[in-house]
Order: sequence, then C-alpha cells, then structure tokens
Amino acid sequence: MCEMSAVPEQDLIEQWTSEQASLKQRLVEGDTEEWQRAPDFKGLERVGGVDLSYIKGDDINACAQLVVLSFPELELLYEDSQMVTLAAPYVAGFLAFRETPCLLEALQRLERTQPSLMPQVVFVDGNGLFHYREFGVACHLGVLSGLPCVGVAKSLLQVQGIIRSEEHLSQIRELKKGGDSFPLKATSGRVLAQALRSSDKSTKPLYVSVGHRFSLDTAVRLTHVCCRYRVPEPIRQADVRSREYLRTHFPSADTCG
DNA sequence: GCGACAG
DNA sequence: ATCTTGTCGC
Repeated sequence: MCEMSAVPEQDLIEQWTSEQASLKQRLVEGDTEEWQRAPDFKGLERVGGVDLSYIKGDDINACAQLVVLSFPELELLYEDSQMVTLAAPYVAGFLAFRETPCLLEALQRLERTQPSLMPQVVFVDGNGLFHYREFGVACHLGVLSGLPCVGVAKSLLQVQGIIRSEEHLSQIRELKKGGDSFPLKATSGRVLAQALRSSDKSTKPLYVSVGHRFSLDTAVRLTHVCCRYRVPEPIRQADVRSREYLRTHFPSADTCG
C-alpha cells in the first residue's frame, strides 16, 4: 500500500541517476588543449567562473553569474548577472540538476553576444569526478557545454570511503605552503581529487577534481595559479558579483517590510 | 538505527 | 546556499 504513494522524489532521483550515467559516457578525462601542457599555460587567455547566490528565505529565486577573466592577469573581461527561477531542489549528489540549466544559458548568451570572449576553461563551484557516481556538477556542465571544466569544492564531500578522519586532518596539517596537495583515493584505489592548500595563508584546503577535458594534475596546477585568495579568482569574482547583484536589486527583501 | 549530505 | 560583528593578526 505504501509503495504506490512513493514520493515523486524517488522517481526523480532514479531518473537523475540514470541521466548522470548516460552523460558520463560523454565525459572526456585528460588534457585536450595545447595550453594545458605548455609551460606557464602559454596560449591560455580567458578563464571563466560560474556561481549562484541565493536569497535567504527563498528556495527558487537566485542570481546566476558568469565571469570571464584574462589570464594570467585575472582581470575582468566579461560579466553576466541574471535572475533565474530554479526548477529543481537541492539534493546532495544532484546539484547539477538545480544549477546547470541557468549556467548553460549564461554561456549561450555569451556565445551569442560576445563569442570572442568565450572562456577556454570554466571553474565550477562544486565537485567534478569527486562524487558519489563520479559525475558531479563540473562534469555535468563540462559535458553539456563541451568546455574544459574544473571542479573546486570548498568543503569535503564524504564519499567512496573518503572521510574527514584524523588521518585526513593530519594530512591537511602537513600541507605547509600554497601549492602543496595530497590525493584523495576512493576505496577502489582511484584518485578522485586532490586536496590543495591554495595559498600560504589559507589553512582549509580546496578539493579540486576533474570536470571535463582535464587531467587532475593540470587542474590542480591551474587552480593554484588562479588563486589570489583561498578561492580561485574566477569563482570568487562570480560569487562576489552575484551577491552584490542581489544586495542592490533586492535590499533586505525580508526583515524591513 | 545513526550519521552524512558539494551548493 | 543563507543567517552575521567584531576581532585577532600581519
């Protein structure tokens, strides 16, 4: 009797799981671009970053942000802020179904209006292969956009036997300077990500993983050189600007009537 | 049963 | 994600 009323939630999860498996077949691991192998990433001129900022008590309205910075200067070349209505809820392991649609639209707007500014790589706030089914939001956006993508998570997703253990905390303490990192291995032995100390000052590491068309080593090196502060500049700028957009367009839309 | 759970 | 000021340190 209870099965027939199985919350639509369950059907959706199964559908999403299947879609991830399907898209994963199109995922390209490993470097595909000349600049990824070149010393100092010669040939790389534009790096993109995406992020969404939310309004406090609101689950569906958000500001989707895309920024493109010059490389290696990391100066702003393009920015796009767009209010969006999110169709899917946030479910751990399925972040892409909530955030990817509007981010793809942002990339399409850029393609249509300023194609010469299309980024050669996109930094995504969240994981790539470091995911329950090895297909996080950075892989999802990468496959659907076709662009090389890097996943950068600010906190540890405990998955595939990787946990926030004493051993893990100990390894973090061994990261002495910016650029130091250690691998995160799944129970299978496969390296899914690299914990990276992004600068000399930051103690809390970033978790870098392959999104699309990248080797993990290249993703980590590029992330490191894009960090002025803890979070790589493309993502940080997208975060700062989308939140600034909400602040000016929806001044305290809650408290003071 | 309990805990975890990117953004 | 968001709620939130000051504060300690270079």
